[in-house]
Amino acid sequence: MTENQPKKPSKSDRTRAQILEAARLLFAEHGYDGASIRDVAAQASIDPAMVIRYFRSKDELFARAAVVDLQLPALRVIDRSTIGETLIRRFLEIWEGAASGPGMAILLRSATSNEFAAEKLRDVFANQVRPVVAAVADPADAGRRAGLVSSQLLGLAMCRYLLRLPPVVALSHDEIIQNVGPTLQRYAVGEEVS
Amino acid sequence: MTENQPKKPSKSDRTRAQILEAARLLFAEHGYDGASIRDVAAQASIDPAMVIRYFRSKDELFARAAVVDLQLPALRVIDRSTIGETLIRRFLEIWEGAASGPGMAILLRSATSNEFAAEKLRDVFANQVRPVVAAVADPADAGRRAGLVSSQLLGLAMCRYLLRLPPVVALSHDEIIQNVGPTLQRYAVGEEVS
DNA sequence: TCCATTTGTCAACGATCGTTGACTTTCTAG
DNA sequence: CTAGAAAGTCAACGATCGTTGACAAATGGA
Repeated sequence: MTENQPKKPSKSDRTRAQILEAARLLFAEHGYDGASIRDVAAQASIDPAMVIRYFRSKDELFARAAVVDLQLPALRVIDRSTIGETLIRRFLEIWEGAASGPGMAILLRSATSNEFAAEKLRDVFANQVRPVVAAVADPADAGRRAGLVSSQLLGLAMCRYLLRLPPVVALSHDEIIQNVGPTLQRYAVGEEVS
Repeated sequence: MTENQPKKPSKSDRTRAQILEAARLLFAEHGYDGASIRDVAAQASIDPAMVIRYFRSKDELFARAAVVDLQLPALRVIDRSTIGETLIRRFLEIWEGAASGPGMAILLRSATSNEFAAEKLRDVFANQVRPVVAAVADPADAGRRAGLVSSQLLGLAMCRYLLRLPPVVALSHDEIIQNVGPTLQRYAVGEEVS
């Protein structure tokens, strides 16, 4: 009873999906504080009360909207020389590809002033970024290396997609790959670090 | 008449300074939306109405609080090999030195959800970062090079001071200089870029 | 000392927010 | 067809916010 119903394209499910899509769009664009429940409702052409009915609160709606699955490729020591390029290519796919949603934008947009979003972003780092780097690095250095990689990638995302610094927006994919790739390569598997 | 009075340590000026200091602290910590005028007033042990009296509105208070002067050293082509190290050392001074205020934290904390802060940050880039890089780079590449430098530095600031990713917080100054310095060096004056 | 300017206090305004409950409409199972 | 559940509408609540204006206290120059 009350099992996970596997198939059920009921009426309410579509409304629920509409609300979630509207929320993801507005949270990604304006952040947690900047997107009100009334805004989300308007974007979904629905009554504000419905948003609360389907998701219990704004916090819960945000938590549902801020789901991130980076699907980073498993790095192999074998392909040691192409690790940086692999990472930056996946980064561009996440941020500009049609398949990936605005999950990272949602988190990054709110992480500076919303502790829940910040914690969620630290979780993404610990559970999705760090393990991937750890697969090709000395376990003792994995945290620092993954941290350095993240600093470059989050900074690029900030400048290009959120802050929209004109020269960074103007960079072509090839320019990004050729310039940032080697940085990630060195951070992930190069010397130095400590 | 109504000239810029050069000396006047009047009573009100101290109150004004107290409010501004409280505002800078809270804006840096919680961002524009997260820091209310009532919070600022409480932090300054003053009535909320006074905040509006001394600064005309919250927007104007934020504008006064978000003043940034990076005081970046003039780079010289002569010292070509130490440019990256010079930049990252100045970065650490700005973010952790006692002299520099929390100006950058104020801007970065709010730039993701406040268009004024974002614009102000783009101004800092255009007027303070880009010219410094332009002094040692091909003018045609200066924007892109400065953009890449900024992506790394803003990302590091995000991870270390705002998001507080544990492995990035744990990095020592020397580790940061040794790892990030070469990245900035290559972005500022290395090959590639385009 | 007296008066005018400055400085500070207090209460309230209108707006917006998240959230709730009562109500009506629509859909569907028996 | 009909009763009951599901889905949607509407108005309002309490809270917080930026901001304002009326008023009291303090200050300082004549």
